Amino acid sequence: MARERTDTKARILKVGEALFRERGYNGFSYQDISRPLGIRNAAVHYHFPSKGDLGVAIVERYRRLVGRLARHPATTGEQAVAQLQQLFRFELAQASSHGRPLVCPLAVLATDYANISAEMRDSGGKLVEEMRSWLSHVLEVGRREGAIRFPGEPQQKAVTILATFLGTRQLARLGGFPAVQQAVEQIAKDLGLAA
Amino acid sequence: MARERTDTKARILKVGEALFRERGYNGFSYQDISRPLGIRNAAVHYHFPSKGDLGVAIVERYRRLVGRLARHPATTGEQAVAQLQQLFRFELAQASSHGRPLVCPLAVLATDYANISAEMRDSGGKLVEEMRSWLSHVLEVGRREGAIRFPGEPQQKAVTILATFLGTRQLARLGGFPAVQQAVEQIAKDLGLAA
DNA sequence: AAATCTCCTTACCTACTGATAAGTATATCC
DNA sequence: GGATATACTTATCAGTAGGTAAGGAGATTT
Repeated sequence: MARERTDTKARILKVGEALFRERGYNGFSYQDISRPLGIRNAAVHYHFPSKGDLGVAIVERYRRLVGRLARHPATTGEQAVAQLQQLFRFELAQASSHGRPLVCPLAVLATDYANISAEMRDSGGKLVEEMRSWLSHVLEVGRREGAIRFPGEPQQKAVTILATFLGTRQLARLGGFPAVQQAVEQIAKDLGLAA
Repeated sequence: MARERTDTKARILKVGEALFRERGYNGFSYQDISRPLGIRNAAVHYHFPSKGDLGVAIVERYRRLVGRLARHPATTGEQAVAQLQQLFRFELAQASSHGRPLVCPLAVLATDYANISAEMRDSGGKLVEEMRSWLSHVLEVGRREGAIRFPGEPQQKAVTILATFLGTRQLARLGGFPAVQQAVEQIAKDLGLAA
């Protein structure tokens, strides 16, 4: 079982995800993956028979990453605030860890929605649902415990915040200003959190 | 000069914009435009020599559309609120006027940023800048006149709201809930506006 | 009426897309 | 040590991508 070079699949996924988020689902080809890895085109097909399979794997991978953020449900105001700040740090890291900020895979799925497989849509839908219910819970607990404040329903506020982050990483690409950082600060202020 | 069929260029643009926003820049081809219009592929190339030219025209067209929203600078609180509500209506209309909501061209530009021409990037950058300065001004006037309230700088709040709308139209595609409507309501509440 | 311009068509090109079949070297199992 | 599975390679494919050159029909100008 144990291989030396069986990290090929993992390396394909890594390069694939970068390309996916850098250029969109239709903006990269199997060649763009195989060439830098020094393997043949068909090797990629061996691990991911169709491009849709690769797409699903990329989204699922990101889903697991985000899932780690949302593992433990918050029960106190402190925990809620801590989780929010973890989300903020995550977004800031995502925006700055690479040269030009990579967009969220969800943004790619939404833009290319008309040409992706049902499985990819499904995977994206699940990711949205998980983030929404997690953030909604954090906001609800946080407000109940008096740690944050906002008007309206937690569900709606959660959707709004998620949308803000989704859009903010895109604005960051087009505009000449630190959109993510500005949005994080603004969201925190809107929630009554100190900077 | 006057032609009967010279609306061909306009029809190409119309179909092109729909495809652009439905499937992304790399998600449609010249064939997808020429076929439904009953013309040849090369006819599209006649009006838009390269795909980049078409892309720029699409973004510029949208830019003119949005520019009309932001024509008259607000000076009173009433005007500021009216312009905000105009923006809200615009977003709601954009989200519901078609079957599956079309994303903002800016979202497409951001996702496909790595494979678009410098001119398209430029056009997108200008659009962002125009919307940001307009919304920033509306927010500033509105708060100064006591019609709305929000913490922090108008610029940052403007960026956040723009990002929210950008992301919200994408969430609307992936999630099974009316994201745009929920976000509009939430933004209004956050600004202290009645529903 | 000849020349020109506009708006297209026919015909074609190269490059690349995602994808498959068949072969091969290496390791693992029995 | 023969069989089998894994992880690839080479070779090939039909389809489509964006793009171009040349030509033609019809209106406009001179």
